Amino acid sequence: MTNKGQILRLLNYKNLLKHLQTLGFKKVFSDNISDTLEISSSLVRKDFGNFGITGNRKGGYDIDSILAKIDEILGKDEIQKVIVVGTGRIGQALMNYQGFIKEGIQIVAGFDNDFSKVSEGEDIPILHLDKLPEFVKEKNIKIAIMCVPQLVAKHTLDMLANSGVGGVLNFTPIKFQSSNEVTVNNINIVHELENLIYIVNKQKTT
Amino acid sequence: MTNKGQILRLLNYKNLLKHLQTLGFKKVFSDNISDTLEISSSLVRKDFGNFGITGNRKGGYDIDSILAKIDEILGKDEIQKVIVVGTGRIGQALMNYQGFIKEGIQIVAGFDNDFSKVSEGEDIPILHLDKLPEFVKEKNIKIAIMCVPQLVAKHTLDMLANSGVGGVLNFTPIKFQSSNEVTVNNINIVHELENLIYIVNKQKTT
DNA sequence: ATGTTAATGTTAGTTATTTCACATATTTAT
DNA sequence: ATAAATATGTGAAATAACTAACATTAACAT
Repeated sequence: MTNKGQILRLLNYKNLLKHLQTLGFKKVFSDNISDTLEISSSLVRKDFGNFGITGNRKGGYDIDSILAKIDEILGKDEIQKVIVVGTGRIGQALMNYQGFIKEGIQIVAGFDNDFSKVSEGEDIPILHLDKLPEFVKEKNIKIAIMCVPQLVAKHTLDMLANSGVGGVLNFTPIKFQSSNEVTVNNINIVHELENLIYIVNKQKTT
Repeated sequence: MTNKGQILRLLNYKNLLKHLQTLGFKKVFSDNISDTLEISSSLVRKDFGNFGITGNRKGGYDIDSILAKIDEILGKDEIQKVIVVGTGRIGQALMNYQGFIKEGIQIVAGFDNDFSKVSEGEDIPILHLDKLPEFVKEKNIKIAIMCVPQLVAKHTLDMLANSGVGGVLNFTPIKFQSSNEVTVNNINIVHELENLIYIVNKQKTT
């Protein structure tokens, strides 16, 4: 029933609705949403229907209710603790990214193989990779962001899976498949850029 | 004919085939590819067919030929110059990311609104945002990576479009639509993480 | 040479996703 | 109270994306 891009679409609804909320709107129509997000209004209604978000036959949807429902769907009752594995430039950037916390995501630690990067006293400590399994088990970490060098990616992923992590956001150029133990979502920045370049070059030619 | 995810898939083929190449393989079968990438072999063959990659009825595909063809499709004849707009942590991480250059992508400059970040002498200079339009026109920049704060995202995108940039990889939390002037591909890291969290939590419940 | 095998290339079929279209319900106006 | 207007909710239709199946052809063995 719930399909692949649906949660990402839900998150887009959420962003838009929060924006509308700050502008003082109380109600919204599926048409409003479809216009700004460039999808059909029936898809909006279908998504809402699928998630049990219900409106009034006239009068549209109540923004507060939708937002509450979306947070409920996403399970936003408790703060999600996330670790960052690999504290190179990208890893560190993500560790300090300010956009997570207001969505209830807290980066609780970074991990690195390089002892010179370790700094346990910090606000968000960087610990040595050896301590990862223990940390994950103790703090019951379910989600990790992986930004390690390509060469150690496989090994790191195995380590994460064995430690009990259930989901990995993989920024490594290697594309990993999800397994029974661990769900992997891959973000390949180089590929995204190459894809964009392809599209732009193609338009130029046409 | 060529559908949305096809180029990204092509890039995955490329990665895999380069790997096989380093292992000494000369030939590959659609089955080999489908196994590792977990798609059907007929999709591999269909993709290849769509892109004019042709094999032998027995004997499979010649790896060198596929790779050459893929590079040809992607237009990898000349180095793509890319700028990074917004040199916060993520912007700087991307400016220094080592994975681009071997794919023929060169980050030629960063831009920032903050004068204290400007450093023109560096290997990859950071210039003030005011100089962006001129720079883009002079160096014929077509692609930009946008990592500015949310508040100035819209304005920055307009500036890029007006300067002649044709494609923007947007790391801002605001989702922009592509227009006639500029193609925007959005990467929302927070959403990706929230999506992953949703999947993992759901599995736990099931 | 001829048959057998094994992989491609391609058409038909399937599944997934999105949109259309309209009956239904709810508000507003008269 | 009744009618008109309007937005939801939903099943059917359309589109897109992927897979299965197989006829075709090239290599190899006999």
